[in-house]
Order: sequence, then C-alpha cells, then structure tokens
Amino acid sequence: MRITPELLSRFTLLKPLPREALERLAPHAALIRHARRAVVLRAGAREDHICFLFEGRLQGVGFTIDGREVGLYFVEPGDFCGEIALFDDNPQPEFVIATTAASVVLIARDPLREVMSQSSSVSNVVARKLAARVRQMTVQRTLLGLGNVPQRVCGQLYLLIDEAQRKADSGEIVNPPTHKEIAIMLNLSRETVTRVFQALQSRRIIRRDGPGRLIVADLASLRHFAEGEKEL
Amino acid sequence: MRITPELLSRFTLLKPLPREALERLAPHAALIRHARRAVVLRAGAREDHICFLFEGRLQGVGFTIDGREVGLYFVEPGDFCGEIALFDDNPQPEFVIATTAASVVLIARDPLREVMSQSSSVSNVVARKLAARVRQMTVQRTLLGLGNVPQRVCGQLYLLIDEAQRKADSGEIVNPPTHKEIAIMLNLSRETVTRVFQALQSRRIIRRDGPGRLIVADLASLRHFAEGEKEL
DNA sequence: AATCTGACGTGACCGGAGTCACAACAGATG
DNA sequence: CATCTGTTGTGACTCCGGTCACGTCAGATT
Repeated sequence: MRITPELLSRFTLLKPLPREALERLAPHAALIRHARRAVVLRAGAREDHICFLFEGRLQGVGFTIDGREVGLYFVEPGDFCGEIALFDDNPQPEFVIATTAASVVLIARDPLREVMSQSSSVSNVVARKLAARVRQMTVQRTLLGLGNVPQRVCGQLYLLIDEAQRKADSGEIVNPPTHKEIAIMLNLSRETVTRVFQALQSRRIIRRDGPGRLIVADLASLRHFAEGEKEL
Repeated sequence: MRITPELLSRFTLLKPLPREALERLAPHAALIRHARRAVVLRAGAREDHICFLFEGRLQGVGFTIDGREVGLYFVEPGDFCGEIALFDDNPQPEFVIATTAASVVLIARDPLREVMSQSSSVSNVVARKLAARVRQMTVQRTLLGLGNVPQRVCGQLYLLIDEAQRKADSGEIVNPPTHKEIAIMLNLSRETVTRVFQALQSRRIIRRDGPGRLIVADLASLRHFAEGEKEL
C-alpha cells in the first residue's frame, strides 16, 4: 500500500518535519495490518524498520529463559516503537506484539536515519523519544518495587489513562489490555490481576462497558489506592 | 578543583573530541569526591550536570511511594550518567548514589549540550549511550521475570562481571555491591540475597577474598544456574 | 580502648501470591 | 449450527520469600 506524506505527517513525531523530508520517506513506508497477537517487531534479529502505530495497541514484551513473558510497555496510536534501531546496529531488544488488531506504518531504518542525520530537529525528537522511554521504564520499574500488589495494579491502571483524561477526573480505556497483558507488566499472575479487578469492580471504581471498554468511574479513589493512601 | 582537558580526555566519551572542545568544557567541569552513600544526582530536580565517574561505583536508584528503594543500574569507572538531561528539560528520573567512596567529574549541562550539537561524534555516542541504557533496562527487567529467585541472583551476578572477564572464564568483582544493593536491583529482600550467596559459597562457586573482593571461582556453574540448567 | 555503625548471617513464623483445576462465556472459525 | 480458542472468574492448596528478631563481625569514630 502506498503511503502519502500526508499520512506520515499525522504522526506527532513526523508532523514537524519539512514536507521535503516526508516525501523522501514515503516511498520507504508501508502500511501493514496485523492481527491480534501478531509479532510486529522481532527481538534478536536486526530490525530494519521503525514502527508507527496507526490504530490498535501494541505491547513490548520480553521473554525470560524459562519462557515467561515480560511486559515492558504499551504503544498507543500515534506513537511509535523500534526507534532504538536508529541509534546502533545491535538487535532489537524486545518483541513488539499487537494486543489488538492493529495497523502500523513501517518506515525503513536507513532512510529514516538519513533524514535524522540531516535534520537536527528530527534527531532531537527521536532522541527525546528515547529519553522518554528511559523515563517510562524507570517509572514502570519503580511500580514493581511496590510490596503491595493491588497497589501495583492500580498504579498500572492509572498509567494507562492518558493525561488529558486524568485531569477531567474521569477515565475510560478503549480496548483495554487483557488481564494477562497487565499481569506480565507487573510480574503478577493473571489470576491475581483478575482478583484485583474484581475488588475494584465491587467497589464501583471500575466498570466494564460492553466488550472493549473499561470505564474508570472513580479516578480519585483509583489514585488513592495507587498511592497507598487506602488499602484495598 | 580545576580540571584539565587531559583529564577529560581520559573518558571514552570525550576522548574523540578535538582539543578545542575539551578546552571549552574544562572550565565548566569540577572534580567532586563523594563519600559512600552520598547522593550524586538527585531525582525530581532539574539536574544541570552530567556525571562522569572516575573511580568508585555508583548506582541509579528510585524510590516507591512507600519508601522502598529500587535499584536500576550500576555505573562503573569511565562511564557516565545523568546524560538524559542532555535531551530534554524534564527532571532527572532517578537518584544516583555512590555505593563506594567515589570521585566524579561533573560537567555543566549547557556547555556539553553545545559541544554535542556541534560534534556529531559526541551526539552519536551519547545517543548510543541512551540506547544502551534502554537495552540494559530491558535485560534487567527481564531478569525480574524469572520465577526462580536464586536464578535471578545468579543472573545479576553474571551481569556484574565485565565482558573481558567472562571470556576468560574467571571473574572477580572489586568492591562488590552490598547484598542490599543487589537486593533492590532484583526486588528481593536483603536476607534472600544473603542466603543465595551462602548457597553459592558453600558450593565453591563464589568466594570472598578479604574485604572488597568477590571472586567467582566457577563462572561456568554460575552461568548454568543463571540460565536455569541447574537448580540451586 | 570503647563505642558506634552498617554489613552480613541465620532462624522462626506467616501471609499472600503462584499454581492448579475447573467452569462460564464470548468471539472467531469451520 | 457446532466447535474451538482465548479470556475471565473462582476456589483450594502450597510454599517460599518477606518480615522480624536476633547475633556476629569489621571498620570507622570518639
């Protein structure tokens, strides 16, 4: 499928790019549809594409030696992943998997590298993205330090609500991650996540609205639990 | 204390810099001695220095809301940290603490930014450093996924041995981190780390050599435990 | 020397999360 | 429609790592 510069410019990363750069990238971009659970980027192999998420949700996951999944981060529409390939030639460190059916734009690594090296504004944005990932991983790792497990889950849930909604004090998550996907982010078993969700539901803090919509009815309480002010 | 360009050039990051750039940086650099446990970089505040480690060992640590320490990474001599300040103006995400008495060279952020923007080799190295941190954090996070706790400890111990020594199949760690410092890296209690160490010592896999020297006598076995081929 | 501090060592206890097993249910798929 | 697959929901049991409570020891500090 052919990609237009207009399509590329819909990604916040690429929006500030001069038209000319977008036109150089477009021929090296491809729109790909992935089924749920499909592997978008493969760990180990040298990935030669950067992945921009158009719709759906992705998850970065690693695997331990004994085969357990480890959840690293989620990718929301408009965001991108695999950018680490722009900085060195080491293999992609983690898998990226579609947690829902997803359409992504893959842009070839080398042209993007070139654009990056010629435009300081681009390289700045990409480097800032990498910095943002370090910050995100730090927060995520800190979550794991919490001894109280329900607190961990609430913290994760809170992180899943984007900033705009947090201010409005009412959150909803469309196509929420499965319990298992949350569990591997938090080093928990799927059952434990289910039980915490049950507790939150019985307290009317969260509520399912049909399939694929999770409503956080009481964001303030959720935050309190996340911050350990109340015990679940 | 005044810093000479020669001193700066002893850091691998700065070595490739032209003499002229080093001279520009030198006036903005300071050699600082830190006592054990001292805070080198502070989380939250906007740090305006990048920290180059001359001797000693540092550790990046975070704190959960309930005050537990979370270990993120170690910094070895010749390496640096706090480089995230070069990419955006957000606050430093984690504390950096001296795990041993340490001397560091602090270089002011803005001059280094300027040098970076003018030297593509420097900006490349710094960006690669950031990428390396993402990779390291991914590995570390994956370690936490291991259900078997002794395995986690062995994996961490293995990571603490630098590559050169790993090939020679005999490792030693000078001024090894304390059990507590290892514990917070692995989300374990200090006692658990102690017990695993005891088990490893009784099997002659590791051995203390006076204070401040830990000898890994049987690196192969350590790796086997880390990879789960043997059970501890 | 006397004291203090922080690291290491070790046992006992217990709570809570993992594991297992199974049921209910929804959505895909034939 | 019948079937299959994957998610969610729940109970029972187990066990293992956290916590607490010590003791020991080496190195600083006075």
